[in-house]
Amino acid sequence: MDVTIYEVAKRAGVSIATVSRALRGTGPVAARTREKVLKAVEELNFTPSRLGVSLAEGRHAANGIVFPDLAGPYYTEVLLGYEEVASELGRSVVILSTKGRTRVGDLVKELAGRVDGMLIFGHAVPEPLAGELVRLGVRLVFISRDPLPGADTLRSENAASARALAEHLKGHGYERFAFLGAPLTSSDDVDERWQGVRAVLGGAIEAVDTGHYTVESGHEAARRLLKGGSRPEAIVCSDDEVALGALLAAEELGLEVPGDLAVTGWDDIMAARHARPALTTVRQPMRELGARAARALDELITGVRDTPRHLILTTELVIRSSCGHHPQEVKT
Amino acid sequence: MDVTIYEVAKRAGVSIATVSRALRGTGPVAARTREKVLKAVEELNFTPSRLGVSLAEGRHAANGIVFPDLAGPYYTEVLLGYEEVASELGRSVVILSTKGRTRVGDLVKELAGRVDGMLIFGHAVPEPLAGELVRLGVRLVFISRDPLPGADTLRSENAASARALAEHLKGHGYERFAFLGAPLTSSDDVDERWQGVRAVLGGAIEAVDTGHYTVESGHEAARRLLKGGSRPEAIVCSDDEVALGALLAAEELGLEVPGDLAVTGWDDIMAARHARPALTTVRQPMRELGARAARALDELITGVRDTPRHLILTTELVIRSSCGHHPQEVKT
DNA sequence: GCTCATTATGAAAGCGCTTACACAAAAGGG
DNA sequence: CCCTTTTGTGTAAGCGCTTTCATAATGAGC
Repeated sequence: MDVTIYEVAKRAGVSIATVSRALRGTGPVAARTREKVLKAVEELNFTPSRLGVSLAEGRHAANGIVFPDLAGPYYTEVLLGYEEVASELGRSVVILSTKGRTRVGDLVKELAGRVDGMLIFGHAVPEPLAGELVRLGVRLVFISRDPLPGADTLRSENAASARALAEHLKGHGYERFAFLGAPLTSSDDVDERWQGVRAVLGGAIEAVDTGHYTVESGHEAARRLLKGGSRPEAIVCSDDEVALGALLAAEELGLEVPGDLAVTGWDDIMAARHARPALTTVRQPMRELGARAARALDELITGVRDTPRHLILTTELVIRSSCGHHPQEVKT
Repeated sequence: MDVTIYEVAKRAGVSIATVSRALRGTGPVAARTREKVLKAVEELNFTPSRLGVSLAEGRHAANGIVFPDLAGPYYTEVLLGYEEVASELGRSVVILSTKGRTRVGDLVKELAGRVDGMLIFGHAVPEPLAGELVRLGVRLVFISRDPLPGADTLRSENAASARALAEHLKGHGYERFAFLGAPLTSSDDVDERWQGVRAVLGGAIEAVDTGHYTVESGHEAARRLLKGGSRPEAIVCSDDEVALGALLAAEELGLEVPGDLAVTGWDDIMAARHARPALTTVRQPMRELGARAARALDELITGVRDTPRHLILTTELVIRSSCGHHPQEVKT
């Protein structure tokens, strides 16, 4: 893996410039010469050093992606969509998880140094760092984050779906609600969901902080909540994992879902469909978020576009059984 | 992000060699000089170009990882363990998904050109390519693959756990079994599981090909199987996702699990715990597989070790309710 | 005050490639 | 056939860094 263009050139009896031209098809090369070169390449098993190419071309042909954690299907799906498109565009994907890391700033800057641009999940980097990266001129796309001047942002719709979800629950006749979610950082996805349901339910819904977006934290918080005095009739969760935790808590306390308690999630991860009762949730186009991010980044990198763009993808309310009994029960 | 060491040197009034030394702490630099350099670095917001550094150092400080698909928690978890340790060791992680890709060979070789070594999942690359990579001198660690001379392999135990699982099911008194799994490529993980259960159950178990390791394919195959004439009493699945599909099929056909039918999975993914009934399965140390792979690769890259090593991690049988009623039901 | 070992710095040679530029050879055009 | 294009190839200058080697400055020891 360490044969260089010089050895190929020598073996083919040409100059390195000719080898380069023959291989990349830039500039004219006589048919016979090309053959000699290709033969030498074949025999020596030559692959151009990515480092050399990148240094000379002035581009990495790689994209970065920064996520808080990969645990849970949401990030995974986005990552898959991202990698697929990036690969189509001839770019590798370098990942960075910030969960539990110290010196995130250094890690992200180091990453910035080995890619042409990167995708960052809203929660993955602290606020000041985001601004600093923009100032540094890093090509950026943020997912699930408030629009930031100087960078693309991409998110899926929250407020309207949240209102629709709330309306649906109201239609079931519930009157006392709780919203289970992590710290409501101002204006991130979850906050928008909270604002959405509250717009419909008003004082009938109360927010409960779970600390994290995990099954465990949802479980804990729901248990505390359900043991308390005035139990809500319906729990709207910030995301599916928290909702799964809530289901667990309900089962533990002998509560029937949806008989005694309705529960809803958000995202439509795989487990949402397999939980019993199956989880009513809001489907986010996760793969598409990733795919769009990769394309947006490509535009920014190639210079096709240089003004930031802020996109919002639509979501879909998925009614299953966890929110209450319906005339014709929807399965799967 | 494009200020070079030359500009720093000029601003600090020193040579680039001194800047380099000051920054990396290699070689002596007078305290005053160092300060001037650091000040210039600060003012110009200088970050050494990864390309330049790598080219000069002759190493990428990056690891690759090749997986068939990231869908499903198994790969994700391994990836997380891998990334975490790689990051600790100062290496970035470049990912490559081979699912649905043509020219996998080229993609993998391209990846090999930008990393110091890589982790490959058994199924991600076709057989001849694996051998070719070894021959090319790429530093490799394979996960879930038969030992290959010239590369490390890492996997978790299958046969013994499969036998234990089979014994447990036998203890429930079942007599007709089916094994649901993807094409049994000789001697990969799933094949070992199959051999394990068969060693115990002999002719009482029959293998059913699902085509893939997904919920959908498990669903399909289970439906066909359960509709057939002699229904098995217990279905052993190659992995949790297939098992979740089987649960779905059972529900659809009005079969009680575990009353009418026992189902078991493998891996212990998150959804296994949340399925109803909760899935009896075999827990694989997924994160640890990733972490170990990263360390093994580091040894290979730094040259601490140069003989291939083949490791097998132990697994744990997790009894939940999907395999039959137990005296004291185990929840969670 | 002088010598010898340190310590501090700079010049320059890579690392592996791409590409502008120069030049030679071949090919049209009249 | 000679002149102008076109085509084919090589030379060499980067790309941004690390590091060896040579040299200069500083201290220590007597």
